[in-house]
Amino acid sequence: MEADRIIITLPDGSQRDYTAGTTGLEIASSIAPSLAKAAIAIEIDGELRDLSRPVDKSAAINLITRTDDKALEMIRHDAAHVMAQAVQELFPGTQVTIGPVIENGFYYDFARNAPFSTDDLAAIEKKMRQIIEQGAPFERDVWERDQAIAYFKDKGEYFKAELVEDLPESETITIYRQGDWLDLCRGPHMPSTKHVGQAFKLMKVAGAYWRGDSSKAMLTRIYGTAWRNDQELKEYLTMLEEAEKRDHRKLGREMDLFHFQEEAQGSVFWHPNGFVIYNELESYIRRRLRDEGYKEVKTPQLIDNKLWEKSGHWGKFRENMFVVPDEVPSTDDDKPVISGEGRLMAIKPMNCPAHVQIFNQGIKSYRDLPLRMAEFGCCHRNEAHGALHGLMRVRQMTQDDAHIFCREDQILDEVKKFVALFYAVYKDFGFEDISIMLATRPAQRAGDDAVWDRAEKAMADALDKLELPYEIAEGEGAFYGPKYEFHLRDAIGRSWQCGTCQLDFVLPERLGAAYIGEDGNRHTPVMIHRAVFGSLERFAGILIESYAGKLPLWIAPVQCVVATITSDADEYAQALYQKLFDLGLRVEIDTRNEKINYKVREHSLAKVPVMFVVGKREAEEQSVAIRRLGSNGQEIKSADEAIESLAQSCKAPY
RNA sequence: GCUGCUGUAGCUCAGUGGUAGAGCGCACCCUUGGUAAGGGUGAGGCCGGGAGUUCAAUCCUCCCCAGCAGCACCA
Repeated sequence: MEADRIIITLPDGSQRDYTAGTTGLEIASSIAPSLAKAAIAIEIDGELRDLSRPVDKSAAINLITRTDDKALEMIRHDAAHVMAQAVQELFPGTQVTIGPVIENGFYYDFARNAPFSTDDLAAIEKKMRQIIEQGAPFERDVWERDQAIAYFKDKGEYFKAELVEDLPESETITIYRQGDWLDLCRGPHMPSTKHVGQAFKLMKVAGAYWRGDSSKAMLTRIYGTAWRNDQELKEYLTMLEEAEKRDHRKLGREMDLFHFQEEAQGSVFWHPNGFVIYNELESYIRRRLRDEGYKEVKTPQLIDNKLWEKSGHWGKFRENMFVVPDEVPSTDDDKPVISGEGRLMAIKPMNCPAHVQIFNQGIKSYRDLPLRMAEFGCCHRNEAHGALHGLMRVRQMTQDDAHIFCREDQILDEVKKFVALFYAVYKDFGFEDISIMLATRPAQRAGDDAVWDRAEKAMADALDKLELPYEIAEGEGAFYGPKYEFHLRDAIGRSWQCGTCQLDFVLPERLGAAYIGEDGNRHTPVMIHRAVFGSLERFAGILIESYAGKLPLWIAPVQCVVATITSDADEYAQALYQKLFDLGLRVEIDTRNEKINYKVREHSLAKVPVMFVVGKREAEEQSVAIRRLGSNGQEIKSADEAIESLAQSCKAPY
């Protein structure tokens, strides 16, 4: 074969030969003119490239068209470039920084003296539509590093210059032009701005730190969403609207579950309805833990900071701790309330040091291990104001916390047991879509590398043995050990860490925990910090959103409402109510002077799962018309049967 | 904590430089109605807090506080 010929393998396995240097577009045209028109990029041996770039060696290729999933990313990426151009044309002097593709869209961070307002979005969007309409081709250039730096500095684009400076020496510096505008970019891009299409929308503006570092400049970020066609865009926007409706903060108000108020920001006022959910969660997990060999304890809320100094929290976690002086406040108006001379106590932000105190009472033998200590510990953390978010991020929270004290050779077994428990629990709540991160050693850490090697391996092995997929979060582990993070998504697509499992080689040592080994010597146990729900508050929030308020019977705040059609049935309804109540069900009675339509509507909106509707007929026949939330029909049963089957279906899954 | 936006009745929201309005909810009356809104009447507001401008501020300005979105941080 001649040296300048190349063999191109198509996805269907067929092969064609071309002159080396033929562009992707030319290959597409040679296959079919329609393909040349539809293609937006080419994949060469799995690597996405511009259609205009020459192919210089034999390869397997795949021509990407708009219907391809990869097209979506390119549309968004190109949209980000178009947005940056639009912004710079409308607001001269604005510096561009970075603009990546994200889930459902893209953003671009700008540096500008005056921030953008939501009103600017309309103008920017309009400009974008013009740029797209003009359809300038995306053109790729390779620049010399110094040339690029000089160019950007000269243009006053200092952030871009910094980006170029920080690129590794080996990196080819590429520039993409669209008409008169250009940006530093790795590519690839679609053939022209026109390919972005018009199915996009700018969503919001927000601040974001340069390079994600809170000590660096605050930039203005503009978020946008972009799709292949209007239909997809519309579906996405509708999805967002639906998601908003199940926001737990909104449902919490509507269903009278809880509230927050200024005087206790970030701390929940649980109403009777909401506290049912909380209590059901707690007693459910308590039953689980009991059967898994955990022993429950209760430890102090207020502990002298000397202990926190010893545990290391004072050093590492102080900015998140509430401190309380152990001092009688002054009643003298002329003096400050607190002199500051009393010793300092801290409200516990975590339970672990207290659990070690219990472990340390008496002498422990290796025979006592593993020792599993659980506590529904109420912890306070002084979270940054901006971090607070309904039940998901609070300042006072209760964890289903436990610490397992064990030997290093017991880690694998304990971790496996925990993960199995974790999955059993989540299954009971209908959560299947859980993402697991294995967070590995951070740059700043305690313990030597050999210990970390073993710990990380044990944690990876446990997941492998259970055949669970996970991602590695490099360097995200705690300073004292690696950890699993179990994430669930909320209604709006935000991901929240719920369960966790962390190995700790440091705290037991710092607090002097020890056991007598088989060899008669003292050894330091390993500690595993673990929580299934994470915090009861957050888990309740996730549950509410996941079920859109329509909680399973066993957790529903009100399981059944007995509603009358006419006052003739009041007495009968009262008797039904009493029977259900005596069975321990959460039942309410509605004998109000309202029409049944009204009652049905009201209790349906309140998301009561079951209604027992009774009128004159039911009273005479000793029957019940059962109406279930979400179904339009009704089911007639004898009173005894209805009560029995309701009681059955209200049972917790464990 | 940072950037931006918001704060009017229990809830959702109008509104104006001359101290306020709707719908829902709530209370009372009429209505006893068969599975998602029967009718009438009425009570509810220090217009987030403080200062300033003004004859006059819920509205304009500034400062606080809180909420929301994002960032950073995290269960």
